[in-house]
Amino acid sequence: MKISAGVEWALHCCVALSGIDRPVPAAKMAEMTDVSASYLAKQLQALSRAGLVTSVQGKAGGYVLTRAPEKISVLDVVLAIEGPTPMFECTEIRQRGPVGAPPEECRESCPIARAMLAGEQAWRSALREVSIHDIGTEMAGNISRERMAAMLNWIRPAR
Amino acid sequence: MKISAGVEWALHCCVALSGIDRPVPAAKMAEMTDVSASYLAKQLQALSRAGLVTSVQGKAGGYVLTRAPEKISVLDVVLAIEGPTPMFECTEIRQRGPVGAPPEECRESCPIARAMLAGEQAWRSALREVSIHDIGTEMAGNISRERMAAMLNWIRPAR
DNA sequence: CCGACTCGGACATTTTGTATCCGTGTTCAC
DNA sequence: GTGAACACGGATACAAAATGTCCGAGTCGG
Repeated sequence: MKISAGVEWALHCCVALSGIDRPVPAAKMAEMTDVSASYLAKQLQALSRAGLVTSVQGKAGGYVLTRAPEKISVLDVVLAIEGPTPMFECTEIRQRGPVGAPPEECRESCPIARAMLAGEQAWRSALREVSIHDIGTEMAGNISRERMAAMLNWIRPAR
Repeated sequence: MKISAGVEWALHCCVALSGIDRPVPAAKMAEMTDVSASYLAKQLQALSRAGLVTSVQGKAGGYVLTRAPEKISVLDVVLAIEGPTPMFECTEIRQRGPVGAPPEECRESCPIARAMLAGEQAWRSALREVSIHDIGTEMAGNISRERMAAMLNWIRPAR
């Protein structure tokens, strides 16, 4: 039930990318977030496989968002890192054991699975409502304008 | 992000207990669900520590629910097994690194943490709405009356 | 054409979840 | 009262997954 730490890193990286119009190398983002560069690279690869970012190789390379930050939800990032498999998987316990129900009485899905699925869908809906752009806007509102400019300038790689 | 298998077992056990007015030994529930008896015992201990069930020792002992099944939500069981810690924990990345924000600009909680928290609260609310009694009723509606009676009779220990 | 910088996947390490065992205490039967 | 069987409880191995690290392939800029 615990969410991997990479999700938090990936979200911060996406927010940073949303403010820069040039490729940002993974090493820079690792320094920014102060986490292991090698492991952060793994998470960025996952984002790339999920199609959220694209990688530019070579000397001035790095990562770039593939679409506008308004079009990337928090859920997208979470699923890219954690994988799309649902958190609860029914093993059909009701059909097992000496008093298991026969298949013809199990046409409806198990009520337990239904309840857990409803919970997960509520969770996904809430995360789908928030975009990377929203996060960036809220963050910008909390800090001074000068600091924001300084941050972006530090992140932006020299051309 | 994955939910432990023990949650599903514990939910089935609670539903079974809600239909029996006598202590049910852990071994019986293990046979019913066809899972490892020793490991299921561990989950039942967690339910006991959380105060959802109480254990009766001795020859005709076993486990009994501590309150009416209407008063036990699916969320109660999930938290008892998985632990009460939230699935997302903010590590204040925004304050770290060379361009970290100073504490005085971080009076509001991080927008990323807020979004993840909102998602988890939506999930918890959905699971809180469903009780063990609800699950039992739905299950009874799916199978024939005779099979239900046979199941309860098989589970009920001889006095 | 060369050099330097980038990503990408293959390889260790640590933590968490899974599974099992035997000891301790209690109850029932005689 | 006594004994023995039964049930829970925690301490102990095993396995899988998350975490962390490394070096090689590919690509762009000069």
